[in-house]
Amino acid sequence: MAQFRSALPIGDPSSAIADRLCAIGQYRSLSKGDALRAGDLDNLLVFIAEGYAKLVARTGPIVDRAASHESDSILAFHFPGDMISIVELPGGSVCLCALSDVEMIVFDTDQFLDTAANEPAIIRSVLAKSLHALQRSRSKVIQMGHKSARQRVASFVVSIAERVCGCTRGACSFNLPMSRGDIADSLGLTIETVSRQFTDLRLDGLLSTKGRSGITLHNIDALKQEAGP
Amino acid sequence: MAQFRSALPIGDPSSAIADRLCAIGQYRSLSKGDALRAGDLDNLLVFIAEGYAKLVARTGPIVDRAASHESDSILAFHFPGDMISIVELPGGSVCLCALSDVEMIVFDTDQFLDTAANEPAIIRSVLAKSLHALQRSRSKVIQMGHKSARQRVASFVVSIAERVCGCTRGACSFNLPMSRGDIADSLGLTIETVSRQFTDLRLDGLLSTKGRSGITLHNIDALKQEAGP
DNA sequence: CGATCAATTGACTTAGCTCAAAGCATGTGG
DNA sequence: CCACATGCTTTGAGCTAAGTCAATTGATCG
Repeated sequence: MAQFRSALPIGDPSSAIADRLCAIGQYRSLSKGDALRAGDLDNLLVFIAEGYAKLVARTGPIVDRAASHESDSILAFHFPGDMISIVELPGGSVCLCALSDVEMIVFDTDQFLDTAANEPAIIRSVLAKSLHALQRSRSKVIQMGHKSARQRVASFVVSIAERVCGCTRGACSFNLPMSRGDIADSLGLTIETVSRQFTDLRLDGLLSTKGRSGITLHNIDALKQEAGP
Repeated sequence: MAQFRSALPIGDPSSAIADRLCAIGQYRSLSKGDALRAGDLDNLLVFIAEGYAKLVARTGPIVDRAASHESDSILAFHFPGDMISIVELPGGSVCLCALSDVEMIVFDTDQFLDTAANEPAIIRSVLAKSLHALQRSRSKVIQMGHKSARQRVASFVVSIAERVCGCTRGACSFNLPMSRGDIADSLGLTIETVSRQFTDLRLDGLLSTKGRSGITLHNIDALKQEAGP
């Protein structure tokens, strides 16, 4: 557990509060394809130490395994260092599915906050992360409301480039950690439409793909143009 | 100012911390149609005391007045008691537009949190409200991603009924505080499509409308069925 | 009461979905 | 190390829900 403390929003990893939090946090690892469901606790706070995961809203019946169900929506993709709040949504459960092997620390939200109650810096960091999540979720709302398929895909690859390899301009190569189906769910499109948009962007010289997951963005600024306002 | 303290997440309105917060909070009122923009401060915390407002993401050029611009998306509607976090989004400013005359208290987020730093209850309440906003924003993402126009409109009227008059079942009448255009923007549809869905729901006996804003839901449970999972 | 702007309705267009088939990665077993 | 099987991914053809454009109706306010 100790080696994962860096994933927590704690200034000094050897402080007393760090010990107390580690005592109530549950270390979990998921193999690629496995899912973490809220289960008994309906309100979890998860810190990702290693790996990639998708936050999924299951609107249909709950299935054990992580396999993509057609009626799912992907609410967000998550990366190391991210904090994720998992709460039930009206009319559907939420779960975190591993896209790769994932290491994480899981808290019951209330228990975490009780323990950290007198540590303003920690609570505030959690608040900042939650406002940041809200901001990203709002961007998604705008995207889903007013953007075309091409704009969504362009904006998606730009945002993933930033999050997986820190690139915000010029060219860059990386591996997409998720399938076309995951991308489609997350953008509110179908697999076929996503695939067609990749093809079009490739024909327009904005990116290349290599195999299922390899991707090279040739000009991030041009892709941002395509992504629209 | 004192009479609006009840809008703040403060247990005891006459406590010292309440005084300190009131000292840094700015009381504002907006007339119907006016807008509050972040302006110099890029990170505001707003507590609505009275009235209805819409949180708008301006993706196009910034216009002074609140008049609906075609390229706007409405991120959320807000009601008395709501806390709203206004932060800039990548590629577009966010503002709060009054749907009716509105009374509110505005804080710079950092200043608020600094002042409340040693008041766990307050910070925690702010965190809870922000997680709740995240939850609503996620519901919206699901809605925009996978729901038909009819499902969106049905789900919209149900949620407004709950928020403006607390009704969650049976029948209920109220006035919609926003125009068809606002509803359309908020659901990622066009005015015409929203209007057609109201017509269809009326023909199906699920609701009636009276004038521009009057609405009666005849059977909230049936509307929830229409709204889908 | 009439002017004005919101809401509705209609006709037509289109982006993206659906269904269906073919092409490729990727991993497994010989 | 190569062949094959599996399941992603791409491509194609047609359809449909929702958008666009345009005209009409209706509400609201001076």
